[in-house]
Parts: sequence; C-alpha cells; structure tokens
Amino acid sequence: MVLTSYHVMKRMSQRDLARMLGVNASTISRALKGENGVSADLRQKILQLAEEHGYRPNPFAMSLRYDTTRTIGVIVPDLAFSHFAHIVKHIEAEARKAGYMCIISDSNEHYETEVACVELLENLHVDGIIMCLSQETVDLSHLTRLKEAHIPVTLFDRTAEVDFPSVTINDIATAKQMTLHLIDGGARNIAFLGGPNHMKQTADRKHGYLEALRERGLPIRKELVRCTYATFNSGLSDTIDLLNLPKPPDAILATYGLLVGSAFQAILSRGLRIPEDIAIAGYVSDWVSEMNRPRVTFIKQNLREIGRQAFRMLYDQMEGGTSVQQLIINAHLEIRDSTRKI
Amino acid sequence: MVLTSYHVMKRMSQRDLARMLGVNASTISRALKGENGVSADLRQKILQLAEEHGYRPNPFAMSLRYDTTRTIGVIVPDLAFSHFAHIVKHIEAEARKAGYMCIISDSNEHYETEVACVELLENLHVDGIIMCLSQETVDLSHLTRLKEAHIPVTLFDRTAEVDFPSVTINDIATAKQMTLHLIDGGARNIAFLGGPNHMKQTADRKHGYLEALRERGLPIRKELVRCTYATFNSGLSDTIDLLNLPKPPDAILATYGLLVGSAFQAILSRGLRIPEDIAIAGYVSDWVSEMNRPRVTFIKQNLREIGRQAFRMLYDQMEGGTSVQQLIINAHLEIRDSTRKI
DNA sequence: TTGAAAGCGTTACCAT
DNA sequence: ATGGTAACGCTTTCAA
Repeated sequence: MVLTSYHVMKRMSQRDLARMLGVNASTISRALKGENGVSADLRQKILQLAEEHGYRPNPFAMSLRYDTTRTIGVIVPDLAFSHFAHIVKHIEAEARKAGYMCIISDSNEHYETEVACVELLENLHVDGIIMCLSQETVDLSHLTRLKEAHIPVTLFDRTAEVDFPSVTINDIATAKQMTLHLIDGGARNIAFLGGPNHMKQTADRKHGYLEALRERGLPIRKELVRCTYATFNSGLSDTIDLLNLPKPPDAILATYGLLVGSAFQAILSRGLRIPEDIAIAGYVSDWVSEMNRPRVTFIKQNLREIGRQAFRMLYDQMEGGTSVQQLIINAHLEIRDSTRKI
Repeated sequence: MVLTSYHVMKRMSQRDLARMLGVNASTISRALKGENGVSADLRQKILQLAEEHGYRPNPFAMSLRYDTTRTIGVIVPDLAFSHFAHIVKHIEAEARKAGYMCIISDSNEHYETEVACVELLENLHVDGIIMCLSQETVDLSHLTRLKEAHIPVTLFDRTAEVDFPSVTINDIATAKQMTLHLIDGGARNIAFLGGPNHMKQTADRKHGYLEALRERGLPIRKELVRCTYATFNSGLSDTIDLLNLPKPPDAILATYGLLVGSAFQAILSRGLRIPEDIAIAGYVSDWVSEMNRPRVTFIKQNLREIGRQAFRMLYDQMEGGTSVQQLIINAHLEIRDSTRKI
C-alpha cells in the first residue's frame, strides 16, 4: 500500500494501551470516555499513559460504528468570488465551533461538476450538505436523491422551487429598492442584467425590478432586460449591446458581482462616465464596492449571518429536526457614488 | 438506475449483497475489485446487483483498514481574501482530479487557531496538509510535529526557515522590479508597507525594495518602512502616519492586498490623487487591480499554477517521494494607472 | 472457484 | 470493577 512507506510510526490505539497495561480494551474505552465502571486508580493510570503516548481516537472507527462523520460538505459555484469565499469562511468557522469539519467543493458553475461533487460527498458519508446551486442547474434529481437518502441539505443564495431549507436575502424587496433609487435619481431607462431565467434568484430580482417600474409608471423595455448564463464576457457583450441601442439605458442594475465588473469595464472603456452618463447599482460585497472608483451602490448583505444561519439550519436537521424552513435575511441598499450624480 | 427505495433505509454493504446472493462476503469483494478468483457468471450477477442497489463502498471501512483517507487538509490565513480563495479553488480542483477531497480550514491569521486546525486535521488522519502560515506564526513546533509523524506538508506563499517543501513566487525580484519602476517614474521617497518582520515573505520583499534603492543610489529612510501585523486598520493608520510626515512619501509599495486597500482609502479620503500626488503599487490579484480605479500596478501571480504545484508537491510526498524542494513560480510586474502619471 | 476467519479501532452489552 | 465478545464494512490470508 502506498501509504505505509512513510507512516512508519503507527498511532497508539486503545488496544495498544490495553496490552501495555495488561487490561482489557473495553476498560480503556470506559476510562477514556469518562464513564463509570473504572476504579479511580486505574483510570488515572490509563489517562496518563494515553497522554504520554499521544493517543488520539481514530475517527474512522467511530464513523464506521456510528455512520456519522462530523463532517459536512459545502458546494459553491465559484470559490474565487469574494461573496462565496466570505460565506464559506463563516460556515467553516461556525461548523468548527460545533465540532464539524467542512469539505469544500467548487462546481465551477457547471451542472455536471455539481452532480459529481454531490456524489463524492455522498460517498464520503458527510452528515449534511450546504450548497449554492450552479447557474446551469435545472434538474434537481441529485438533490431529491439526497432527500430520499435522508442526507440533510441546506441551500443558500440560489434556491430551488422544490422544498429545501434555505437561507436567502430579501431579493424581491432589495431589487425593488435599488430600482426605485435609480428612478428617483432621474433614471428612466434602466437595464437589468441577470443570470439565467430559470434561477429563482434572478426571477425574484427581476420581479422586484419590474414592480418598481410599474409603481413609478415607467414602461418596460424588453430589450433592456438581459438574462443569460452570467460570465464576465457575457456581461461585457450584453453591456456593449445595451450601449449600442438607439436609446441606450441611463442606468444598469446588475444582479451579480461579476456583471457589475463587466458593466463597469464596458462603460468606462467607451469613455462614458459613471454616474454622470450612466448609473450602476448591483449586488456586490462591501469590500468590492469600497475598492471600486466610483464606489458602487450596492445591496449590503450580512455574509457572516448567511453562513452562520446556513450551518445552524443544517445542524438542526442533523440533530433530528425536520421542519423545512425558508430563512430570509434582510439586506438593504447602501448608496455610494455610482448612482449619485455629483 | 433503481437507487430509490433501498437508499431510503440503509446503505448496501458487501455483506448485504452476499446475503442476497447466498455467497460469501469475500467473494463479493473480489468481484467488485475486479480480481480473479470469481467465475465470470457470478461476477456478472454481483456487479448487476450492486448496480441495482446503488452499492457504494464505505470509505471508513477502507480508511480503517489502510489508514489512508484520500483527503488532504488546506489551511489559509483568510479564505475571504481573493488571493487565497483563488489558490484554494485550484488546489481543490487539482486534488479532485487526483481523487482527493479537501478539508479547508481558516486560521484567521491567528497562531492558536492555526495550531488547532493542524490538530484537527491530524486527528482526522488527512493524508497531507497544504498551508500558508498565519502572520502570527513564529513557533513552528506544530509543523515539526507533523514532520515527525510523517504527515506530508507543503507550504505556499509564506514559508518557514525550516525545511519544508514550498511554493512561492520570486519575492525579492518582484519587489525590486516594482521599486525600480516607481523610481523610474520619478518617485524618490518610497514607503514600504509590509507584514511582520519575522515573515520570510516580508523579509524577501523588503530585501528587493532595499536593493532597488541601493542600485539607484537612493537613501533609505527608515521612517518610511512600516512592517507590522497587517490589518486593514493598521494599514490605514500607517498610511496616515506616513502622510503626516514632514516629508511624506511620493510612492507606496504595499506587500499585501489588504494594505493596498487601506492605503488607497487613506490617501483618497485625504483628497490626494493617485498617482499624481502619490503612486501606489502592490501585491494584489489581477481582479482587484482591474476593479479598482485607478487600476493598481501590481505583481501578476499565476494563482492557478501555485495551487496546482502545491498539490503536486504534496502528492509527490504522499506517493513516497521525500525530496524537499522549494519551488519558485515567477511572477511579474503589470503596470497600470496607479503609478502612471498621466 | 468459493468459503471461513481474522483484523483494522472503538464501543455496547453481558458476564464475571 | 473488570473481562469477553460481537459488531460496524472491507480485505486478506488460508483452507476447502
């Protein structure tokens, strides 16, 4: 076997300790677990010996016995995005506090990869999975399979229509707020850059956008609504298309950090000014907004809370709770320079 | 294809399959592993039954037997940084290709947390660990302990003086390049913002900075060199201090993305212009440079290659190779607007 | 070609 | 208070 060559020293097992002391393994187990049924004397000796030899329990023996791993899986569409990285960071911190380890996987926004990740995690017998769906994901059979196998799942950000516990922000309301803000700032032709239409998140945000237009009595210009599989390049060409329209938009609402980036690039490289010629608002993180010039008007999300709650919801299920709930964490508009005509 | 109702109850084990077919478990094992010693007939039946019932090997039984987990640990100082998130993403991708899962932990730049992470991973019997040291880490006993336990380790970015395989960029050369670029752009009083002095990375970058000054015959102004535990706030106050000097710097070289951010904020909020009043260059990712206005002159690192190579080096060790090597991946200067006087 | 049994580390149960 | 044994899932002898 590959491993044996460098694992020269073997770990101390309870059985080893038992042999050393000439007692039975079950006695060692009792002593180590702090159960009664061991004389104070013997327990003392056992604990000391274990300490001396650096005894560590073997988690695989435990997993094998109890079919629980105290490990959860986390699947994100793209770990390189600051948004997801932040959330993962907080999931990990929360999980560690509760004694769980995290296996992080990256679907790269691809359905096939996502399915493969789920399968791997399933094989690993993780106790539960927290995930954000890829943009490509339409078929949810990998999720329903998890449900059938009684493996707890919690979704965040991008959820499904099927019933799964989920943590999201108030997408409709925030998109509406942002759109109203743009309108009140003088915008009359607001473009909407979103992900694919099948995503509930996109649908919700578009809903909010349309509601705002309706509320202010503005016409819906279909050619200003761009919902496709979102990449930096798709955002770039969509924005260029928009700028080439006979009547180009005077504001852009981008539902995805990536799209804000490409919109910025397309606009600035054409020599237009933000916000004087065209305003931009979008769903980016505080940090991205801050680093950008002009600073981007954005929806401030509590990423720590999203991560924490996602883990808590998963934890509740792992502990036996079964109630399906949708948790909505309120986010709100933060106005910066990209929509403020100076 | 019928992995439904059976999945609901319990996982299929080889023993279960054996009972169903009225054969011995060892026969199932042989058949499933493609070993000879099973009639073609029986093997066929076994494979089909396994398929039908969605049999999946139990990794814990394997781990228990072989003391190998096909899991590696990854520890970063802050997953929320785009730099680390990118590297982790590529480590994960490479590991998955090789059939390894990743346990990601975040030390939050704290020594205690880092030690705790190492301990957890050790207990989990990961086959190896890839890590970037926290800023606080001076004592390396947790690493030498891993070495003694024959658990392969590979460091990246921030390495130690002790002999561990590592992947870094050419820190001295890139810092020198950047400094020369600033000088050649007219800067005469270049400040250096770094991490703590005990970090080899900081030492190397400072080395390159000083070498450039020497080469161009510029005096070293000690009050312009700020090396402390780097946080956004420390960077902020350091920059403010620098700006308050009787003879403030006309350029800043920041060795850490965070410090670039705080320097930007301090400078801009004082109403100074970049690069007209003060130039900035630093170690940020392409993406951060691009999002920023003005775009930041930076050292372009191949984060994918760093992640890939870090995993390869760990893999080699896990496969039995023992050679300690230091791999240096060349990065280079990318000039943008933050140092270009227009 | 197939079966039986032991062992990996741990614990629950029953016996002493 | 302690020992013995079986069990978790799988593989590896060795025996039939």
